[in-house]
Amino acid sequence: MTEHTSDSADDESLAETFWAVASRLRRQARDSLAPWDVTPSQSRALRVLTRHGEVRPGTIAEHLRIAPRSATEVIDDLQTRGLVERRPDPTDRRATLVALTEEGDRVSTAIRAARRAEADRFFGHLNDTDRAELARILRTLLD
Amino acid sequence: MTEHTSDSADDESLAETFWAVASRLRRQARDSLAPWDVTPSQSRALRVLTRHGEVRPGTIAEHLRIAPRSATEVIDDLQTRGLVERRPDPTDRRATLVALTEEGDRVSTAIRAARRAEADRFFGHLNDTDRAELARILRTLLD
DNA sequence: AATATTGCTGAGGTTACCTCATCATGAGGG
DNA sequence: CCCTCATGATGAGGTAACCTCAGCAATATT
Repeated sequence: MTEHTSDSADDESLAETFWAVASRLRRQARDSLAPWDVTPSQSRALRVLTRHGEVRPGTIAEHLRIAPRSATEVIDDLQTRGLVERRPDPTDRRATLVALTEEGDRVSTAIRAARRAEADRFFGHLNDTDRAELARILRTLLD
Repeated sequence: MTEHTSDSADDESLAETFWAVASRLRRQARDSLAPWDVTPSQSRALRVLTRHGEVRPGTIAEHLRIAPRSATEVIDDLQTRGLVERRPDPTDRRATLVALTEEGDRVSTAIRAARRAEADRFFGHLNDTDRAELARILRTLLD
């Protein structure tokens, strides 16, 4: 039963190759997150907090592109892990502000560094020219 | 690690740009699947069947990289939609063979055509040289 | 034979989302 | 002012797409 275990990538070529690369990148990303026992969503939320400082759940939802109710859940999880804390918004008593704890800040920074290292390693297999070309071509696709 | 407060993609640049492209491609793929009311997993299963003819659930599981039990579910769904049928494997009475129905074959082909058209449109924004370059660079990343 | 392995599926769990309803608060109009 | 409507967060409950584990046949191994 040793047929190929994956779909070969030479058929609808470009799209398939692209997805093959994506799947590797995703796997690497997941592995690089493992030491902190944090899901991708949680990591993205941490990142929003590092970037924007304390924000409301709704804002996090926007950045993660999920429903506000779902952001509540992500924040709950981060809070039980002690990485964020909720405090009342002094300017609006309906609202809550979510902020990184000291530990959360530490973890967020560490994750960011790990992700960067992982990306560097991954794309480091390319020479400088190819890396620049890839960046340019991908950006072209975003118009 | 310059502290920009923007959401632009010039920060962990390459990886982020890559994911931005991936997310567009995924969205397009999802949309192009919509007319048939078929999930991505189902579509991949249909594709395995078109490629390999009738196969066992276990084989489909391998190709989709999911647990055998989960393949059972995908097949169940396709079967209730009348796109595949199960029949006993004449060479092993434990086993089941999954085969496309006529309708399933029709749908599978149509989906494949739509996906190809969508990919052509997506990558068609590139000129021939860039498309070839992209393919080459991506393939380089797969070693 | 006896034992282990394989192929499928029932039962039930998990994760990461979702919608809808609720409740408090805030904002604007008469 | 007060009334109505909008907004922020969350409880309750649902769903899709996975998972593991157990169990039953049937096959393969010794």
